[in-house]
Amino acid sequence: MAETPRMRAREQTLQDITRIGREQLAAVGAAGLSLRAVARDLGVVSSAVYRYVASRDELLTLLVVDGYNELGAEVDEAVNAVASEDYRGQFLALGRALRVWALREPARYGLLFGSPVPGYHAPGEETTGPGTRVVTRLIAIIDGAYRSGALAQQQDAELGEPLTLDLERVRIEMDVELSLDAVARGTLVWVALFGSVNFEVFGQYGSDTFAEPVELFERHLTLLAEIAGLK
Amino acid sequence: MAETPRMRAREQTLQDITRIGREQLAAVGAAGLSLRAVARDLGVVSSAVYRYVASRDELLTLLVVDGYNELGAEVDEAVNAVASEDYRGQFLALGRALRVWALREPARYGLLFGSPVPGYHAPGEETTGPGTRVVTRLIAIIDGAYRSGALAQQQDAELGEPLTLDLERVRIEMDVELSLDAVARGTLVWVALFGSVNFEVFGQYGSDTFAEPVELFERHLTLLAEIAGLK
DNA sequence: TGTACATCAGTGAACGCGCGTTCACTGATGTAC
DNA sequence: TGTACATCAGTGAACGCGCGTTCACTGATGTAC
Repeated sequence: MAETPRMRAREQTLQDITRIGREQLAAVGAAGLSLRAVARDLGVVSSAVYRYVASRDELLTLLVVDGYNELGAEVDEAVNAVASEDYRGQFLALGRALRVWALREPARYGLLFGSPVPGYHAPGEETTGPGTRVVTRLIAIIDGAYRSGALAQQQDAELGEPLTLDLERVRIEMDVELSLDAVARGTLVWVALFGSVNFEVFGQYGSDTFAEPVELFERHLTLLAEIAGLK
Repeated sequence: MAETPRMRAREQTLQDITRIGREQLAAVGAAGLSLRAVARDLGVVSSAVYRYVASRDELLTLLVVDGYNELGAEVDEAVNAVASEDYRGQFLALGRALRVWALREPARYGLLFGSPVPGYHAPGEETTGPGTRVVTRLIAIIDGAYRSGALAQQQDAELGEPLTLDLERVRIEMDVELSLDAVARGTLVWVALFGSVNFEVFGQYGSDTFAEPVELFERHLTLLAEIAGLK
């Protein structure tokens, strides 16, 4: 595993490409992302980029994985900073970290959670892992509360058979002890969290409706914690 | 107001352009939408389209307004079909109509509620009206329930001053009697509804997690009705 | 330590393609008298 | 009802632009003996 200059240079260039890709994303959006523009910013002829990525799609995949991982890391860090018995606090930290990242990186957030990029299909093998970090962590928080007896009692709804089967599978995959209805509630909290962030990041509240959107978001978070049963 | 053949032809062509624009949207996405492609499908030379729309941006605006209106009309129709005292039923109808439209028209849904189209800025004057039809209707349903005493009592949270001001403005603009906290809850229900639809339309649940996503959506709807206080 | 060969980053030209928009024009339709 | 003029839809060529990808190449870096 010799660490030759050439290898270091290659690593550096790959990082530069990702960085420039992120900038491009912010400037022209995912659909407008172009290898030639990346090459220009890199100060290199367009065909040279093909030494590093095999195609435009592969560059997109690189950026998708990069985005999921950065978001996942920031969310993890924020949650880890909260006392381990304070499940509600962990949930609030998760939500706030998500929002902060999304507002700081709207283009990357849009790449991950906005409308699909036409003509691009993310390769499942590479993206599903990083792509599920946030939801996995969210469910883990709720499950942690449940295991330690800190989850509010909820009257479980009767679920139809198809949904029961689906949720059963989720429960096994995520290795949680929660009731099926608590998992269903968890998914609502999850999509609602992203819905709230979506509206703010994509500017769908209207330009002058909420002067202080963070206040509204905090109220949403509080309500969502209640729905999840976190106290 | 003579109804000349020329005028009728013009009207027809404008409709054709909108229809072809919708098809383009579905095929290549908003960012890939091109006037030349529309001209090709219309069987006309590219410059001819400029007799009908002044620019690509104007075509996008046309499609945005068209989308909001079709969605708004379908939602209205679905809600109107429910008994006027059945507020919870009206809410469910609204949610289901939104989901059905979104799944049938994913590209148009993405144009309206997905990541912004790079380089395109919707002109406020034309789009805000149609763009608020769904949320206006949603809040009106909750307000209707409140006025007729059918809204579940909720303990209002204490809201900070900035949020109070924002919500006060919303309450006046929408001409409702609801408490400020009920309006805040309404916004959560609203963003959560779109969040749930987003995940399904944009395929973010993962390809094989939910075999019957409609069941999950129904559970979400039920929970959201509770949050709104509809019974 | 020195040499011969293999590997690899980057070049430059080319391929075929599509885009938005402008402009002078032709010929058909509409209107005023 | 007929004629002269104005309006308008659509043509075809052109502008300048950017894109993804391939390919034969040069020259520097790395490696095996």
